[in-house]
Amino acid sequence: MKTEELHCCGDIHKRASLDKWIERLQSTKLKLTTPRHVILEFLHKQSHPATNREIYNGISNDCDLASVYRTINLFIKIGFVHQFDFGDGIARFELIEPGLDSHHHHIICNDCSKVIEIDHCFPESLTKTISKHTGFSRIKHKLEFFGLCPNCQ
Amino acid sequence: MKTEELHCCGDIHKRASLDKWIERLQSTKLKLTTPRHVILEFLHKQSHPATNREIYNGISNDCDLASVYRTINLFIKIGFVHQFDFGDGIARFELIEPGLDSHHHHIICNDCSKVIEIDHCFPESLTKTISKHTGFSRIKHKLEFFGLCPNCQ
DNA sequence: TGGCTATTGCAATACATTCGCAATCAAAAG
DNA sequence: CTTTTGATTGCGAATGTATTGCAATAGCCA
Repeated sequence: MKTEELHCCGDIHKRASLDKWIERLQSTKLKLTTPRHVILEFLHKQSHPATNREIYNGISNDCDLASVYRTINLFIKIGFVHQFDFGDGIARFELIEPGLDSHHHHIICNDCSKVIEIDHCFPESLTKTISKHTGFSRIKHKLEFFGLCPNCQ
Repeated sequence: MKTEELHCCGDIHKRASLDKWIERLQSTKLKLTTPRHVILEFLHKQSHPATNREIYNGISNDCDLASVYRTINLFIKIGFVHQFDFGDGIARFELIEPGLDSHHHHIICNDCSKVIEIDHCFPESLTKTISKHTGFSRIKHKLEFFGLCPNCQ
């Protein structure tokens, strides 16, 4: 694929940051293929988690749906992408910058499905309490909020 | 169906409590059918959320799988059952006593899938903060923990 | 007991996700 | 630059969960 095709937007910051993901991918033994390139590009443009189908629809001429699934699973394995679950049985994915400050959740409108990012989370002490009570280690959590957005009330 | 068939366990307390669910169902306009009876009975015996398939396997001679799905969806609508999501794409269900004290979450072992109930939750103030920040109302949340259980560490 | 209507069983369907396999392509070697 | 090679893809088929249409059935009430 010609590199110029991927640089159609004028946003220098996004450009630079996308290139970082490309470099990050190339620093592994993995090949930089067209599907991987366009999926990284697509995810990088999103402000909310996207489904495999949405990713596919956004890039359909460049990649098969099965390859979207495979690529996303790969990205999860190498830590590029986080999976979120909005309770409708369809997995959603978001590019996650490595580092602590990327931890976040969402609130989803029960009526119109509007999504807002939530930076708040509960105190770390809760996880420690649960670890003490249950003996579990390496505790992670999945947390999403649901409600009625201002427009739907 | 003969009522005696449903009373095969010697646990008087569970009996009494199951009867409460039966009464609760009969107090609606809904019919007390064999599928609804055996599904209530099955759920009542469980200590963890069960999948539709598990429910079906536990009662297979008394009810079709499609009716398990329909009955569970009905029980959710009338508030008898809560749905939980353990991140594997299979919905799980638990009988929930009406009232505030039933609110709880789970921690699931990433290795052996062992489940433990968690009574702790984050402070109500977090929900209020999010409501203020986002303008959302009637906020609920889904929260589950994941980690390694003592046996799998 | 008989009849009305909700509910069920069964089979077909929808939809998300995965898999097998031959064809293709990125990256490294010559 | 061409060749080589193994990872990766596209395509179609297969899974597995969940839903639905419809004729048959079975609660519940008169």
